[in-house]
Amino acid sequence: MDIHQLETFLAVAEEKGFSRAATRLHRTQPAVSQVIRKLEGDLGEVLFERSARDGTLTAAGELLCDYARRMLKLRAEAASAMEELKTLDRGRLLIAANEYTCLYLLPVLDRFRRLCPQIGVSIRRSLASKIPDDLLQRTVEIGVLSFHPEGDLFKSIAVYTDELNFVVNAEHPLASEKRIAIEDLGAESFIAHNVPSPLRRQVVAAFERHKTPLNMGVELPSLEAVKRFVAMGNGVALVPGLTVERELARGELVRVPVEALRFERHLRLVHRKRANLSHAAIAFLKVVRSLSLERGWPYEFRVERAG
Amino acid sequence: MDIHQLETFLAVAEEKGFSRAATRLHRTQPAVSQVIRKLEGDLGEVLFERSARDGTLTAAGELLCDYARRMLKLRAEAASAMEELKTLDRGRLLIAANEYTCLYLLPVLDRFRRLCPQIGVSIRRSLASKIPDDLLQRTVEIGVLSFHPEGDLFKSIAVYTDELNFVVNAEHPLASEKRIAIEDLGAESFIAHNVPSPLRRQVVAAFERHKTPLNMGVELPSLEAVKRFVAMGNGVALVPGLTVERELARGELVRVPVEALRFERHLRLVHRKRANLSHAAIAFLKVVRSLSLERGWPYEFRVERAG
DNA sequence: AAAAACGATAAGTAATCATTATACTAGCGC
DNA sequence: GCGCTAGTATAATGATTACTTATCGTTTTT
Repeated sequence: MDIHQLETFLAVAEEKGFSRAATRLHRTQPAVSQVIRKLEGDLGEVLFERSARDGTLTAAGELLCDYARRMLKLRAEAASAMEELKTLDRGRLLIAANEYTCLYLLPVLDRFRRLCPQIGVSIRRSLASKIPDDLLQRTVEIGVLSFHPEGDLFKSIAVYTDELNFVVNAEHPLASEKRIAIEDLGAESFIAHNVPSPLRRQVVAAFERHKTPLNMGVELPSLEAVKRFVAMGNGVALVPGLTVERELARGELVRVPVEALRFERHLRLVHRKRANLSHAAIAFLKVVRSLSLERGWPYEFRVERAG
Repeated sequence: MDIHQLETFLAVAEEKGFSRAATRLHRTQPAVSQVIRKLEGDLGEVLFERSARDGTLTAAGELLCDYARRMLKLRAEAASAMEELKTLDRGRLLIAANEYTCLYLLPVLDRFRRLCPQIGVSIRRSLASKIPDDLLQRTVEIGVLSFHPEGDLFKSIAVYTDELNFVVNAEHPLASEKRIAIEDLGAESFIAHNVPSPLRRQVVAAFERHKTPLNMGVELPSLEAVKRFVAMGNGVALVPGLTVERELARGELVRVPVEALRFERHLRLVHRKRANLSHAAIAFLKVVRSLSLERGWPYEFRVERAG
């Protein structure tokens, strides 16, 4: 019992005749006869009343008719569901980002949702160091990272450049300085995000290079906590620009330029190199591209290597 | 997208591998590869992650998997439904009978229901003269008639012999007679069933033959009404034995033999000659046969001709 | 680095399906 | 009853499709 047989069967039942069914199916009448004969043979049931040549169904035929209709409907549904994937009327996009990089995603997501409202998106929070694994395990299609992962299993695009900001509370003595040197920071108590990252290592190295002690006052598990703690007047912090835009604008935090602590981070969208990206993911990457071009953000394939 | 492709597709998804799927389907691995390739081509979507050779599905694959499962389940359901027709675990039997002949059906039905409780039965009430048409229009499979219909489109079996009973109320003067002649009935008022039938014509002819006036007192539209009216002490009636068994047993009516009014009716089960009888109908006819043999009722094919 | 596992591809063969031609059957008009 | 028409069945042939064997390319394993 295959779909082709059922399709033929239904055509005969609906057209009430083998010949008419053949016309509808763009086949010859003997072709229809043979299909029905085979179907009847397979099922061991006569499906049409042959004496009355009016395509009348037997009891078995009536019963099968019902199932045949449902199966063909289901097939049509399946086909249209597959079509919807292409037309972006269905689908789900899984992206991995960490606390900070997901901020970059917000404007992209904003536009993507407007363009593809039927595509569900879920941003999965993941430590940067775990994201390559997530990609390989296919739990997500795209990851946001500040580096290109090791190995040649990945492809990445630089999409944003973020600068690290040295911030203090508005009442802090350093707040009024126009520009300070790293050596002036030896006495300050640093509030740090206690997540290992390439950037953190770079910062530590910069202090060592300038032979300045780095006074790690408090380590907190979220950037939000770091920001709030500094805003309360406790110590100083180095935080990604993306995370403090609002606080700087409102004056809750003040940015003070420190030449030796100017670090840029290049956010990258990463995916498996040989992945079959879903239509949704492709559409998403398109949105990223157009947004980057519009706003003058970077859009470069693999300008930096792993590490 | 046909069932065979979906079956193969599901096997790969479930076995997590083309080779294992091939084993399960008793095919070679290239056969599976080709089916999947064709399916992917038809749909315009890649269904499996080819880089990881572990049979992982793509988003499109996941979506299709769902539909594939439902379609295969539906096919299995359809197949088992068809099977149930054969095993009499499903089906419906439509029989046409009139007010009187359906009484014959009761004991048959009683046994049939016990043997095939899953088969729904519906006895459609129809005038005897309309039953051949019902059969030809396939609104019923089997009809109960007291004659073999005209034309050679039908096949029938005599299954029961019923005798016409001359009945009166217990208080009626004739009730005490052991045996009377038709000539004694000229004065009696007859209560008749006003439905034309071969039998009715025979009765009228019998009276004419014996030159006895037939005094048609009241004509009523149902046998039940005739019986009750006679039981109330109004006139006399000729009714089929089947319909008055209870009343005779209870003494509400009394049967008086009249030699010239001894008519037998042969009840027949009729169906279209070239009909594909349903398994249910065949089972029913089998029950009829065994019951007839057990009880010594007739069981003969076409002993009488049309008329 | 070699071997093993797995899937893709190509070519040949087997099976299936559709077509043409023709025969059968029922209904209809004469 | 006879032949006609409409509708379906059957048979033979050709076209497609599906399966198999053989082989190759990758990736993973040892």
